[in-house]
Amino acid sequence: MKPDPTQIMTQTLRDTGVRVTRQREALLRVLTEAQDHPDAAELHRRARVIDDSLSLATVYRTLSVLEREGVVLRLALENGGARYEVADAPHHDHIVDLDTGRITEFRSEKIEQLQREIAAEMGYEIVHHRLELYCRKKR
Amino acid sequence: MKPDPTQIMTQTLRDTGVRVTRQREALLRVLTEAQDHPDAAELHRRARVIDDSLSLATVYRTLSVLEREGVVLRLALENGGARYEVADAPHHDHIVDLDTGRITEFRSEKIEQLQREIAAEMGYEIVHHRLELYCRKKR
DNA sequence: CTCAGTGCAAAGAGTTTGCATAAAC
DNA sequence: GTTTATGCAAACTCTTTGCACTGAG
Repeated sequence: MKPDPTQIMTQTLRDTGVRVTRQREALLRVLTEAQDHPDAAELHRRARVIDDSLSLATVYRTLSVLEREGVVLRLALENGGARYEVADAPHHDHIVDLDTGRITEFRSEKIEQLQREIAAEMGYEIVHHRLELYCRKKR
Repeated sequence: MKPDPTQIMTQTLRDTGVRVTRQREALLRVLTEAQDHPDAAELHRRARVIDDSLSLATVYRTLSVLEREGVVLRLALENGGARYEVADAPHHDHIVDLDTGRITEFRSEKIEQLQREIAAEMGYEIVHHRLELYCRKKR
């Protein structure tokens, strides 16, 4: 039986002096179980099933805490609001299917390397980056 | 004496049956003269100098027409609102200086190629993409 | 017990829209 | 003359915030 990722996260939070409330536990559970990339409203909807007192304001506040603590990542895709994912997998970029909205993850070490070279040439160090491919199924 | 890019654009618009108004001419002029990547409010401020009746609503409406016509590109960077640039240069990506906010453009044919390969492997065709490097000056 | 976290409602920022008027073609 | 574009103000979406109260440590 493998360790519950939510357990690990709550411990991480407690270690930094961040309080773990009912609401935060509910959100963490929903986030770790999400196979997609939900926005704040959707996370609110899902977490309400676990804790029906949870407010949207708290969802936003908690998400920004979790982002600061490095537990979640905020995606800012082209249209609409921010979407979130747990930061448990190694870094990856995203392919957005323009027809279905489905998001696929990918990772290219070669591209990462090229990016670093380009930045270095201009005297820069990359702090973070975003690469999104907006695609349509080939036919 | 080289042709005024604004002239070319207005012709492009007229050809598609889009009316070229005082307001749109003012905006096009401001856009072509901009060396940076202004947001809607900034474009409004600058274009007002040429045509002081121009409203912010018209700026937004015009920008979306220009985007649809392929005359401008909308950048959706991480923080804040959309920023715009004229679509006269070949495609390029952006480096954002986290300390100064300055945006530098770059282009890597190798990265473009790798992106296409990755998308193709998953049965996708890239419609468009975004690559942004958020950087700090090395020291 | 204390202070960080919460719900609520109100406020902000950025953007869009309905409607009567203006002006491009 | 038609029909599209404009200005204004109001509406809308997403997100943040002030405040009194609650609950985690």
